[in-house]
Parts: sequence; C-alpha cells; structure tokens
Amino acid sequence: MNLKAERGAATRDKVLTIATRLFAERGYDDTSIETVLQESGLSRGALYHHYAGKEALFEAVLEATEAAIGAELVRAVRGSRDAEEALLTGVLAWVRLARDPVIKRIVLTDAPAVLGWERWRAMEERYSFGMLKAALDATGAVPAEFLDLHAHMLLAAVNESVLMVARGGDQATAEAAVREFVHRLLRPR
Amino acid sequence: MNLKAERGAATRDKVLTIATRLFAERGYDDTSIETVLQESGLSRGALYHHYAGKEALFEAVLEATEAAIGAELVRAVRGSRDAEEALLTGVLAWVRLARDPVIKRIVLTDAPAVLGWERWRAMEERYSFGMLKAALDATGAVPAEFLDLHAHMLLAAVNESVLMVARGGDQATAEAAVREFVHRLLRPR
DNA sequence: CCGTTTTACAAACCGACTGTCGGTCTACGA
DNA sequence: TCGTAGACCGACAGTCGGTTTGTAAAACGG
Repeated sequence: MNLKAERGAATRDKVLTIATRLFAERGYDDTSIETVLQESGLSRGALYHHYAGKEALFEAVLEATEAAIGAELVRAVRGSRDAEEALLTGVLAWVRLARDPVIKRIVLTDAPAVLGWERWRAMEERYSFGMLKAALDATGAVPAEFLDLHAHMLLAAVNESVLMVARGGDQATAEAAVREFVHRLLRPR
Repeated sequence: MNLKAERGAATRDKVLTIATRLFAERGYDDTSIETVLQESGLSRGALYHHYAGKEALFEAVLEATEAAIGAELVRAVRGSRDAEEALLTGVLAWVRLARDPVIKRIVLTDAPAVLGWERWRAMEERYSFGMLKAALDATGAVPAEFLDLHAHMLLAAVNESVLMVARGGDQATAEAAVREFVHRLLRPR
C-alpha cells in the first residue's frame, strides 16, 4: 500500500492546489467542478472518488489554508516577551498575511456562507482564533465572562481591517489603527 | 397608468416578501428561483420581467431589509442626550434587532459572498454603517485618521457578537460585553 | 503464485436549475 | 378606436452538481 496511496495523495494535492486558485480567483459559486476537472485533467469519477462533493472540496481547501496560516502565525509570535506583545505581534502578522487574495476571498468572504457560520467558526477555532483567544486570556486584561466574546469581536474587527486594506486602504494606516484598537481594548478600567 | 403600475408594484412586493423568507430560511444557494415561482404562483417570465436574475432579486431583498433596519435604528437613537449615548444605544438596538434570522442570514452571512464584499459594503454604507460612523465621529474619541477604520472594525465586532448570540450565546452577556467593548474603545489614550 | 479485494480513475448519464425567447393579453393614451 | 407598452406566460436550451456503471492495476491473503 505505497504506490497507490502516493498516487492518490498526489492527485488530491493537485486538485487541492488548482481548486484553491480557482476558488480564490472566482469565488465558490463561479467556480464549477467542470473547470476544476479541465484544469486538472482529471475525470469526474476521480474527483468524486477523493472528495465527496464541491462543498467538501471547498472545506478541504479551507482546512489546508487555515493550517498554513496557523503555522505562519506560530512562527510570528515566537519569542515574544509577554502576552500583550504576543497578541499584538500575532494580530499584525495576521493583518499582513491576509493581504493574500486567497485568504481574503476563501477564508474571510466565502467560507461563512458556504459552510455556514457554525462550521466556519469551528474551523477557525482550531486555528487562528484559538491562538488569539489564548493570547488575549494571557494578558489578563479581559474579565473571564467576556473573554470568548471579546476574542471573537476582536478577531472580527481585525478581519474587517484586512478587508479594508484589500479594498484599497492604506496598509500602514490600517496597521496603526489595529495597534491603537488593540491597545485601547487591553487597558483596564 | 395606474392599474398596471399598481399591479406591477404589488407583484414585486409579493415576490420580495416570499424571496426574503426563503433566502432567510434556506440561504441563497439552497433557494431556487423555481421555489420562488411555485410559492408566488408566478411564471418565470413574470419574475424575470421584474428582476434581472437571482442575484438582482437577492440584492433587492437586501436593500429592503437594510432600509427597514435603518429606519428602526433611527427610531432607537432618537432622544439620546449626547453622542456617546447615541452610539451605545444604536449599537445595542442593532444587537437586539439582529436576532431576527432574516437579518442574520441575509445581511450578515450571505450578502458579502453573494454580492461580493465591495457591493455589500457600499450598501451598508448607505444604512447602518453610515449611522455608526457619524455617531462615532461625534463622540470625538477617535482620531480622524482612524475614524473610518475604527468604525468598520467596531461594526464588524458588534456583528460578530450578534452571530455569537445566534449560535446559542446569552443575550444579556453579549449586550454587557458589547457595552464594555464600546466603552473601552471610546476612552482616550 | 493465483484468485480476491480494494483503490484510482474513466465516461455516460440524470435531474435540477438558471436564464432566454417568442408570444399573448390588457390597460392606457393618442 | 387603435397602436403601444407593460405585465405575464411557458417552452426550451445550456450548464452544473452529482450518480452510476465499468475498467485496469495494485495490494492482499492463502
């Protein structure tokens, strides 16, 4: 069970790469399975053998993307002195990372609508959001009862700033604004 | 030109009402024009005479919903003493309003993906977001360079709290968290 | 080493859906 | 009264997601 497994994995990888590009370029709705098949040179049967359907394919793409983001963020915050620095560093790293159109379109725009907000949120929890919540908790600046909510609100706010930049906003200003935003949130009463 | 115009307007209204319900219940993708036709008793030709297509129908639904929200928010903030009170009142009113599944699904979840983030944002600008930005400006707590960004970030954060409540969170806690969140943001350095 | 099972892939096919198009009917203005 | 334009109809075409049946070969078990 080696040659076949490798072939299968290679095929999944190829499809995943192509699908990621197409979903990012055209969005979920305007990306047809047909196109994925054409560009990958695969047959319908092959694709449906590896992925249960279009939605499952999208979910796999999202998972891979989130994993990559998570790894990148871990690298970014490594070596931070305290919790507050880690939080700010991570958030700013995320703002810079998310300039990638793949992330903007797939993770921030399409995912909630395609998978439903629930499943999207569960996925985020395992990656970027999980880190942010832990970092926010470690600062001790937020009362426990609001921790989960404020972590979500902060991430949503940061995500929004990413989309603002994508829409033509200035990156430097956005980073400064995020810095200020986080700073205000962390100040005790 | 009265009977005809009225009939047309009545038809558009009927379709809009039915489409709003269906979009809210099943989401954009899982709502077929076919179903809208069945439930409204209309023919394809009639529907396509009034609306250019499925997306245009969705946009009309969104527009009507946003307009209703805007009107409701105006009512809510009327009589506020100062800018800060108006901002907080408006935000909390929005949190309560948005419990409506129609708003959650159509405005917050599907709209950005269906219309694209740009067009969705342009629409929000004309309604809820415009109000929030003006209120935030009036408080004078946010430097001009960050006003637009912080207004967006705040709205995104509040929207997120709405979705948290929808997911099973506690309404009272969410309102308290939003209150605290806004309060922290408004404090000067 | 041989028969069986499992895996990767292929291709025809199906049902559902969106959008188009020619056409009908009727209110309304000239 | 007659021509026009708007409201509405229904058949049809094209696309798309998903299913089913079939095939070749790799892995497995005795």
